[in-house]
Amino acid sequence: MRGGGYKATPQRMSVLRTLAKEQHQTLEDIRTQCPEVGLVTVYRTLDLLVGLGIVRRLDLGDGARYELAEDHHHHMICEQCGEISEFEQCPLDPGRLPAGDGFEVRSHSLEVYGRCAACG
Amino acid sequence: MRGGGYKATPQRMSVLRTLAKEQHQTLEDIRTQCPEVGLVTVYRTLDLLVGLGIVRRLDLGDGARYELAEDHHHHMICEQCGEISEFEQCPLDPGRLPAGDGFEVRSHSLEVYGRCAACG
DNA sequence: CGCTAATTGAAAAATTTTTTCAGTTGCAGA
DNA sequence: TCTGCAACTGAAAAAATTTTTCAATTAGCG
Repeated sequence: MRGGGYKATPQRMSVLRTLAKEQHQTLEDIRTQCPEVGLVTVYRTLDLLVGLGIVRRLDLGDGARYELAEDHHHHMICEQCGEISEFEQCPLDPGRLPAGDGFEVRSHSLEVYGRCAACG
Repeated sequence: MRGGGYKATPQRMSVLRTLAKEQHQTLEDIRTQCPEVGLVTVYRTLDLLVGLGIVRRLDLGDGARYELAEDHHHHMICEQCGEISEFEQCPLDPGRLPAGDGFEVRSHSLEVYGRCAACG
């Protein structure tokens, strides 16, 4: 981060620390955990981090959420109750990823929609 | 749609027709193609369709977009220029989808991030 | 330690989305 | 086909969300 001429301010650290705690958080989630960081700064920090590829913004059907872009993104979303959970195992077959069209794959995000056990 | 006690109004038909034309459109895209439909009605229609599972809302990093939920969703997003393209072949291995936890998979959405040929 | 460009926060502006409500309309039943 | 009414629509207003502005502050290089 400092490499790009950006400063490691307490506010940015605080937002990053919050993002590291939990996945797919809303702006409000982050705000709640960073009460000492101004609203505008949270927006700007997220913009910056998204721009740097450190954070990814996603919409699972209920507004913007943010999470660290480091890991894979495998979400299960219940269409009934809206619950979002995660799973680790990557069901992707690398051999079947698009190729030959010059697109270089860096990472991916997978959302599986359906019904959770509770909503059966 | 009529089954659920909903009316097949011209406005709804217009929005659906627009969604059928192209994938991942923004609200403005839809508005432009449905000038005869009021802004509020577009919002309400999309909400309804999303609620019915006919349409899916997604955020590929630049705000909400909508598309028919019928098909699979395989997007390639260039992290450099933001271009969004699609590919047909599904790289998912059904055998590796999460199971045993009672979650019933209905559909899925996959976003692949990287660099497009032009941005190499 | 001092300098300077980067950063911050508060207020204001712009944008996006939702609510309200009175008038309109699709469509089920007569 | 006609009728009644719940569902629907649009315009305006309200609310929520995001961005811009700008003066004051600060991280970090030298």
